[in-house]
Amino acid sequence: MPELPEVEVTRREILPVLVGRRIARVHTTRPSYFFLTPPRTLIKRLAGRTARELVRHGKYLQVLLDNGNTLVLHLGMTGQLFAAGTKSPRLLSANQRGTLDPDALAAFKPDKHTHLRLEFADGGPDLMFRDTRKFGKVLLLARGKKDARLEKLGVDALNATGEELFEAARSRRIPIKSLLLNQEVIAGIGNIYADEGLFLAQVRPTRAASRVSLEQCRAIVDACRRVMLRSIETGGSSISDYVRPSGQDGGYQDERKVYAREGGPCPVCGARIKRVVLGARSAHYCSRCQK
DNA sequence: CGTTACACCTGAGGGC
DNA sequence: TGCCCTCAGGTGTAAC
Repeated sequence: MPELPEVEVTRREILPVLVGRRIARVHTTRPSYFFLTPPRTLIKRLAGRTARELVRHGKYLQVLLDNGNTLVLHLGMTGQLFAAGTKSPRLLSANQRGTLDPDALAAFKPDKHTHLRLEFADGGPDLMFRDTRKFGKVLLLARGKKDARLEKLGVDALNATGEELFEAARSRRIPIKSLLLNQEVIAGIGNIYADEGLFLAQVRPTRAASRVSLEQCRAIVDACRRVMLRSIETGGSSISDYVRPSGQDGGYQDERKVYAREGGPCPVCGARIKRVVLGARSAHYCSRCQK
């Protein structure tokens, strides 16, 4: 679910409840592929540590710890970070369909989908990592160790150039949208912002990558950056699951032009928005505006 | 090497 | 109400 803007909003909002606080205890659910590092290792090695920095590259978050280790987090499709006690009616309706009083329900508490919970020495609110589908990831990297997942990542989408996209595009026959989703080329673009960026750049998502010009690559990368910066400003896109760590919905879903608007009017020309399937993902576009 | 098909999970929503 | 199907902001892998 979360793409670069949602991950960046999460980073900014979770920063104050993580950085500078000493971890006292760690709670997890049972081992699963969600845990690239086994729960018992996390419990043992995170206790006593203090987060120094929280950085983002593409859709990955990295918690830099005081002993040089790094806690790597990926939110997958349904991952959410929250401080305990966060007020969020939307979160709680997903959390449990209960008959408790609304005020009790309005404060987030761990449930069966809360796979990682950090308790801090200052006695303040815990940090929760909740993920219903468990496509998210938790990995503890020892100081100086590398991880292939991170090493393979291309340039962050906010710093990417049209030249970089063009270089990767010239030898590929896949649709340009599929290339935008390849995190080894540009990191951070997902299904929403690929569709939105291609719409603004007026390039059809199905176009073969090798048939996209350098000028168009520049327009695409520029459009993706502008869309994502605007999305960050509005708190990201809350379309199905995403809720900001603050408990509020984002705002960008109201500004999107084509994503999940099949059959609706193109905001530029009024033609019906189309949906096609590319590489098992939906792509949305205007067949009149995008060539 | 590039490309595709599928697997990993859970829950919501629509049709019947 | 229940069943069965499809769909979902992602990514890693095996196989062609």
